Amino acid sequence: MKSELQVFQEFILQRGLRRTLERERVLQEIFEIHGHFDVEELYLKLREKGVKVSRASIYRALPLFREAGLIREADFSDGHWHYEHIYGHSRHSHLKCLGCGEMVEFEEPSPQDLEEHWVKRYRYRIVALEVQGYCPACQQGA
Amino acid sequence: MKSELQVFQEFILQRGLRRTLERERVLQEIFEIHGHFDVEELYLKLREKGVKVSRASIYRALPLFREAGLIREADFSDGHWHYEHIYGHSRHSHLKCLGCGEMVEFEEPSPQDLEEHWVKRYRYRIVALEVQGYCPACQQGA
DNA sequence: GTATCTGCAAACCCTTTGCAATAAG
DNA sequence: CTTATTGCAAAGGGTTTGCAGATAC
Repeated sequence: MKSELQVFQEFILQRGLRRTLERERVLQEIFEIHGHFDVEELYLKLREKGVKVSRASIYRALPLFREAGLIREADFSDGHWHYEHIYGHSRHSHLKCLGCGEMVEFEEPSPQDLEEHWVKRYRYRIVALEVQGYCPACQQGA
Repeated sequence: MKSELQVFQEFILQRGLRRTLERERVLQEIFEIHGHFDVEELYLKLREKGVKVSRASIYRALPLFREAGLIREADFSDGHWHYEHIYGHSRHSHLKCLGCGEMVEFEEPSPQDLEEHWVKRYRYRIVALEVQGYCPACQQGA
């Protein structure tokens, strides 16, 4: 299996863009983080390590990583984007309560039935499921 | 079946809040809109009809409607929230491409298997599925 | 009468963008 | 050499908030 860096460099090449140290460092840092992250966390972690990358460059790099299939936008719960790396990892699923905001994470794969249904019909490669609903407590309320 | 207004008034009562004409008008407008809407659209539609409600009041009302089970946050694709009313409507599902942003909407219900799986295990009332993946075109690229 | 709600406008804050300098190819 | 990329700082733009007046109960 290719490394995330390899995947990215191929993507960059294909787009006629240029390889830069800044983007490599950001990508490397992302794949060292467990779970979700946001831009500020990423920026601070890089600074801690003495890696100098501006926020602007991070903001400009993230869409590229996403388009290359390396990360995804996980959610926008706090008024800003959270991301997670998806390359080389099993699918993530979240169940989010619209009432109280509770979020349950699934490590398990989605039901096979669902998978086949959407893959066959739309030929999508599925990466994550964000399921919205109301948790038991909030159902009593509403 | 209760009307959305009834549901909301009961919710308001239960929370010890107060019934106001502004919130009723906003709710009414939301349920007259087909499909998705955002705050600006809602605000302008209300103004067109001569209903005077400030943006601030709309922003303050939406979380209440969501908690009451009447609307949901549909997506954040354009840098701001889009909503849709969910009370009394069949479930919505979206398939979104992380590469190009394409969004396919499902009117059909989700597979039965999925439904039973999550409902049984977490006792959530499921309202919507946001599925992220890569469309056929973007899979070739990445 | 008291606590909530509204409108207004300013404040917030994450994200984007213009620009000049720098670097990749 | 040419075009992409970076960092900085300013601008942008949706959302939130402080406050004074109005309103629900």
